Amino acid sequence: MDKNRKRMETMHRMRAKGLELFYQKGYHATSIDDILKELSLSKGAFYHHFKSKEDFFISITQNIIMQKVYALLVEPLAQDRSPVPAIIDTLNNALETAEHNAMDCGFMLANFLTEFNRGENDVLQYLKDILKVWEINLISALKNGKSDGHIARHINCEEVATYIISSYMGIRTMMASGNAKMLKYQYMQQLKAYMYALEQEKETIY
Amino acid sequence: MDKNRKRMETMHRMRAKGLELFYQKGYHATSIDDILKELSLSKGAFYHHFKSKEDFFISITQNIIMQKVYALLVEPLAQDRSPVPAIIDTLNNALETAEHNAMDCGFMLANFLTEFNRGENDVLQYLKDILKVWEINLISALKNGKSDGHIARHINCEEVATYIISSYMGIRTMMASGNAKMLKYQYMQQLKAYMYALEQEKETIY
DNA sequence: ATTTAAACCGACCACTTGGTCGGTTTAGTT
DNA sequence: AACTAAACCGACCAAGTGGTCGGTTTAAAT
Repeated sequence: MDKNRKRMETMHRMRAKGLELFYQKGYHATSIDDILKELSLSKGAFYHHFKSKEDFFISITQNIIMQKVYALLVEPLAQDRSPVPAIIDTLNNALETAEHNAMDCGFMLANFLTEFNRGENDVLQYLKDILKVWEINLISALKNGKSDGHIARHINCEEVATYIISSYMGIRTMMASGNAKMLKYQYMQQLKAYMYALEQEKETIY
Repeated sequence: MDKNRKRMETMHRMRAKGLELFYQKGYHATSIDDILKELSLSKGAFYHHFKSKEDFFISITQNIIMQKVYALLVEPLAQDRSPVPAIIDTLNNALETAEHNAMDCGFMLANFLTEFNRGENDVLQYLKDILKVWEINLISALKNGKSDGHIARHINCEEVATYIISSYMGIRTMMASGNAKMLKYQYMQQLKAYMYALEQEKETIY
């Protein structure tokens, strides 16, 4: 059964390098050969494991991006305290990762979403699904915060989730063109202001 | 001098159709031939007027996108009233345009920015410059609002401008993948909440 | 009417793309 | 050792790509 391990290993190497290059140069601007050259593998190997470039990308989406979004943006939301600091910390940490690592998958989502929005394409749905997972978990965290009295009752959690996601995707697009540090600071300051305004005012609890 | 008018006319037709297709399918995914076919023009005509595809795109950027961003996102900011409703109305109107017309240049900016962020490219700077114009005018409107007492003194206008732009670019990315109407509504509701919080509280003016 | 220079045509080029396929290597099974 | 099926190779292909260039049409100027 060593064959199977080899298979998995090779596929994983392809996916990892593929994501790296797709992220750097874009899906359309990255050729299969670009990826294969860096791995010293052949076209034959590639098409033995994946049926097409699109299939390959979907595989990356579901095997890597999905997990990273979960680890970076979804799981950190599940905390016992108020969702307000939880969300702030999560996004702050995600942007920190983005600033250094440059492989922030929350942003890749926006990135690839932009690229696949044009033209009919199966890939789009997979990307949208991942985004949906994030949205649902954000809404859920906010609603829990409401029951726990951390968030004011009149707040519409769905709206807030949409607003948070949109601002995050936008700031990442902007950060990619430089000035990341300052943009991140400015963004976080205003995100905090926005988020604090969601909190239950202490004097109106009773 | 009819030759010159013909020249301008042809170049304009190419630019208009070029922007339309670049927007629909992306820069890399749109070939010169795609554009020429729809205009019933030849390669020779194209390279007679523009020296390269990149030059052509820059020409579009400066001749069309720049003007549209100005008309849709910059000029509506200059109003005598508080910048808070001015900005809200501007973005609301821009998203309205986006929903029906689908040729919202504020979003194109984010769209093309994403595409040209990867790899060194002269185009990027032109796009960033246009974004900068919007940012500067936003900041200026906010600062005027501060002097006029519409906006609280402790507000950092640069931060607010960054936050507004990021959220707008993000929501447009999301709207492009469907559900535009609901997303727009959710976004506008929360944008309003955020913007109202910037206003000078009436009871603390004196 | 002739000249002149532009606007425009379209065949052509070198190169890259995603994808194919017949063959070779490699590693478990018997 | 012989067999089998996988993993893998790399030459090849058709369909584009951006860009060139010698030539033709068009229209203003003389």
